[in-house]
Order: sequence, then C-alpha cells, then structure tokens
Amino acid sequence: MELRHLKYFKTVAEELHFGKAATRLNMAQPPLSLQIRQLEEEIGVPLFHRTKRSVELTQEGEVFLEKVYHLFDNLEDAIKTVKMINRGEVGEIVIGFIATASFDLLPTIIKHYRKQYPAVQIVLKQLTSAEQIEALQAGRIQVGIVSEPIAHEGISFQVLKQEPLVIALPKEHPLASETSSADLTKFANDPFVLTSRKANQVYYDGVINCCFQAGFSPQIVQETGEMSTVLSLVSSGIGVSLVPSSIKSLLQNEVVYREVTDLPFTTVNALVWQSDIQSSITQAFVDFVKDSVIPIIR
Amino acid sequence: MELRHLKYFKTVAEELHFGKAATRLNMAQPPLSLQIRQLEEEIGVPLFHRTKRSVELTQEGEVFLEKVYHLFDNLEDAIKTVKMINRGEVGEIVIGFIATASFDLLPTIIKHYRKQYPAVQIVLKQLTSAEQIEALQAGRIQVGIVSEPIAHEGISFQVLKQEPLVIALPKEHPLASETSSADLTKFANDPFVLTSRKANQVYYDGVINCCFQAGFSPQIVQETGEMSTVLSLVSSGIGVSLVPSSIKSLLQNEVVYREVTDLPFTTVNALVWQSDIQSSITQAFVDFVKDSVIPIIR
DNA sequence: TAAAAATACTCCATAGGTATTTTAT
DNA sequence: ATAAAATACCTATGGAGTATTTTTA
Repeated sequence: MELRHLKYFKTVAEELHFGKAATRLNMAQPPLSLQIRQLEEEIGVPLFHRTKRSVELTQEGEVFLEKVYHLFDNLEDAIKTVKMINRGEVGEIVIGFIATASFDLLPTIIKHYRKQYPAVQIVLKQLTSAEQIEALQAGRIQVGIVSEPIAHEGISFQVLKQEPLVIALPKEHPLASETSSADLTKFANDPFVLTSRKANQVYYDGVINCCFQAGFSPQIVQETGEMSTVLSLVSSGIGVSLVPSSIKSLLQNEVVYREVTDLPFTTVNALVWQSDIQSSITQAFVDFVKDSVIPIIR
Repeated sequence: MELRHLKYFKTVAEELHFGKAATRLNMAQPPLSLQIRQLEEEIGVPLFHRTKRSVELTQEGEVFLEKVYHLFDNLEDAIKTVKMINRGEVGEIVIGFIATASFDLLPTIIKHYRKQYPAVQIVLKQLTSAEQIEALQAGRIQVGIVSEPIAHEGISFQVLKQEPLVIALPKEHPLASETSSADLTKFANDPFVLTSRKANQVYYDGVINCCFQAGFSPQIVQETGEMSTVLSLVSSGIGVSLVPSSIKSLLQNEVVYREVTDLPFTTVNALVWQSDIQSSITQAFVDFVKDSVIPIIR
C-alpha cells in the first residue's frame, strides 16, 4: 500500500463517482479503478458497494475514510512541525548573558526575538563571560552575550554594542554637581570600587588602563561580583567607579554619572555561539540578531 | 511522497546506517539513499546529518520519526478496525424480539453471541412480529425473533425452535393436581385468557384452532398485550390459558402447567432478516445463530 | 440507449539493481 | 586501507494512458 492508494480512496469516497474522482486527480478512470481494487484487495475488505450505475461506501469504507482523513492530518502536521523546527520557529534556546547586559541589551534582544519567534521557549542564564564560553563548548547554552570577544577555539562572535565608560560618583562628591565632561585625573586620589577581575577581566583591566593613561594607579578599596553592588557602594559614599554608560538608569537618584574625556577604553558586548551550529533555532537566533537587532541598538 | 519513503526513513532512522537499513528492507543501498534524499527534498528539511562515515538524525529527523511512528500506528489501526468491522466483530446490531422470546430464546442467543463477538453493541427492541417485519424493511432493526415465519418480500427467515403449547391453570383449579397429559376437551367450559390477536395473530388463531379441533369454541374473558399478564390473570383464578411451554419457568408457584394431548398447533420462533444483508455484523450474527446457536437450543 | 465502471492492451516513468567513485577514519 | 555513502548507469516492474466492452437504470 502507498499513500497514493489512500489519496485515491479519499477522492473516490468524496466524489462517489470514479469518473469525477479521476478528473479531480488529473488521471484516467481505469487506472483509478485498478488502484482502488488493489487497495481493497490488500486490506482484504471491500470499501465500496459498486453497481455499474452508482458507487457508495460500505460501512467499512466509511470508517476507513475517517481514519484516512486522520492519517493525512497527521502527515501534514508532521511536515509542518518539521518545517517549523527547520526554520527555528519552535523548540528551546538557552541564552547566557553577563549581568550588565540585563539592563538594556538583553531585554531589547528578547523583546524583538519573541515577536518574531513566539513558539521558541527562551531559557536565560546569567553567567560571566568566561563561564559562557565554557557553557557554549559543553552545549549547556546555545548563545551567549559576553563582554570579552576574544577568539576561542570553535566559537564565533559578533559585536553588538560598544559603549563608553562613565564615572559614577556619590551625590555628595565635590565634583558631582558639575555637568560637563570630567577629567579622569581629578579622581586620582578617590577610592575606587570595581567588580572583581575574575568576574570580568577585560573590564577590570580596561579601567586600570584608563587610570594608568591618566597618570595614576587607582586605589581599589572594594571589589564585588555584581555591577549593581558596585553602584550601591558608590551611593553610600565608599568610593567612585568607572561603569558602562548603559547602566546610568540604575540608582539614578543616589548616584551621579558623568562623562569622562579622552578615555582609551570602551566596553564591548558581543554575541557568541558555537561555530558549527547544530540547531536551526540557534542559527535563526544568530541570524535574527545580526540582521534585525543590531541595526536597532546601534 | 509515498508510504515507501516513510518506511525507508523509519528503517534508516532506526539503523542509522544506510547499508544495514537496506539489508533489512531487502534492497540495495543506492536506491535507499536516493529515496531518503527524495523525501528530504520533498519536505524541504534535512532529516539526517550525514558524514561519509556516520549517519545521525537531525533535530527535525527525530521529531519526524516520532510522527512517522504515530502515522504507521494509525494506519495499522485503521486496517485492523476495518477488518474487524468486515468480520462483524465491532459495531452495533439492533435485535427485535417478541415478548415470549425473552424468557429463554433471546437470553440463550445473546449469551452465546456475546461470548463470540464481545465488541458488538447489542440493542434490544421488544416488538410484535408484524412490527418487526416493518422495522426490518425500514432498517430500524437488523434481525428479529418472531413467531410468524410467513414469507415477506425481501425478508429471509430461519426457524429456531418449535415448541408445544401447555395449558396454564390456577393452583385451585380442579384439574391442577393431575400430572398426566391433559385432554383439552376437559376445559371446554373454562374461561380463557389470551394475548390479543393483534399482538400475535398466529398464536391467537392457533389457540382458537386447537379448541375448535377439540370440539369447542373457547370463551375468551380477557385479552392482554403481554404473556406475563396472561399468567398473572390465570394465577388470580380468572381463567386458564394455552401458552408456549418455554414460559413454564414463570410464576411457577402460582400457576400449574400441564401438557395437553394431541394439540394440532405448536408455536414456532424464527430469526428474520433482510434478504440482502447490508452489514457484515448482521451477516455474522445470522451465520452465528444458524451455525452455533440452533444446535444448542434444539 | 446512455452513463458509468470494468476489461484489455500499450507505453514509459521510475523504483530498484549493479558497478564504481568518493571520502573520512 | 577500509568502510560507508554517493554517483552513474541500466533494467524492468507497474502505474497510467487509450480503446473497448459490459452492465443496468
């Protein structure tokens, strides 16, 4: 038996007329009759009551027709589902991201992606950049948003956004009231608060380098794991910090953010993924971010 | 696409090896590769990751495999169901029967039929013989158990059972204590209770004829619709009756049943059905009763 | 006699076979 | 070097076409 037989059966059952059915099937009547006969012979059950003058379904034929409809529905569904998976429209994607991305970059990406691929289940994991590279290689995440677009074996990346650092000051700081672009040398004697080098090496080293270029070595009084903790410490007057400008929306009333002139370093956020993409969902996600999200966020 | 493609896909997906799959399918490897390629091309989605050295399912292929299993299950079920219907093993049969059949004949038939065809839904309708003929012709019942095996247009019948009439007496009747075969003439002056002529013409006329042959015309004091009502009236002393012997199990403590000598009439029960049987369930039922039940009840 | 399915035959598309090549291990 | 899939080409089964017959309303 072949699907052909079932398709022919369905058509004859609907038309109850071999000639008309054959027309609908774009074929001649005799081979159609033959195929139906073959089907009946194979399953060993007559499906039609035939007189030379009229055709009607047997009880068996009626039941079989229902089942055949169901079967074609199944088939259609199978193909449709597979195509959706192929286009990355259903399934699950696990996205890693660094803490600083959660304020602006991640929500923007998710929001647009959701609209385009509503049937994809999104799982989010906050990880450091280094952890994300490891998780990618182990297959625990499919894509990551990192701040260290350093070449790794088998990992591809795409820069998403470059943003300057701004200096974060406690409201009470003498230089907090000025609104013009600040000169970093003015903060040479201020205590600094930063996230630990382990949490984000590129950022940490970048800040040190900025100060070095400005002619001083920063006095780091506290290191934390999270950027939000850094800001809390700044707001409580413990020190100042250089932070990515996208963070300015945080603690707006407690912390003053000022631009800094001539900084030699900007933070870079990038999307990373395994170079040989296994899943079409991942492929679709990467393509979508490259094509649709990057133009928006730049 | 044909079922062939799906069958081949299933086998390759199970073996993950074109050569082995081809062997299992009793075919050569190249045409198998071709068919799989055709399938992938038709649905527009790669189902296998092929390297020259190994084969594995893509995400899409895995999902498709599940769906294909389901589809084949459906197909198998469809064929099985249709075959069962064809053998009269599933479906519904509506059986008409006269009241007197419900005491012995009907339960016997149903009991044995149920054992053989447990998946057939049995619907029972108590009707007079005449009503059954009409219901048969209208398709409201598929078979009937009647007491009038008279030839009707398009109706076939098969005699099930012939049984003598016995005389039913109130316990207080003067002749109730005798156990020998009774002479009907002894009851010439007794009032008779019968079911109405309309309810069962053959039986009614048969009784009248018995009395006539015995030399008297029965004095009918009451006619009822149901045989059980006749017996109730007999038990309350209103009169006597001639009833089919199979009814003897009813009201055994209130009514005395005695054989009658030389009765020219016996009740006949027959199975009736439309001569051109539409449904295989009906065919199977008729065949079953003819072959398996009649030998038991005779 | 007219409409519709069945039968008889013819043809060619394609499923499946054999031989060989390619490629990754 | 070898195993396994892909490629190339050939064969023949059987699906589909045309012409005709059969059947019944």
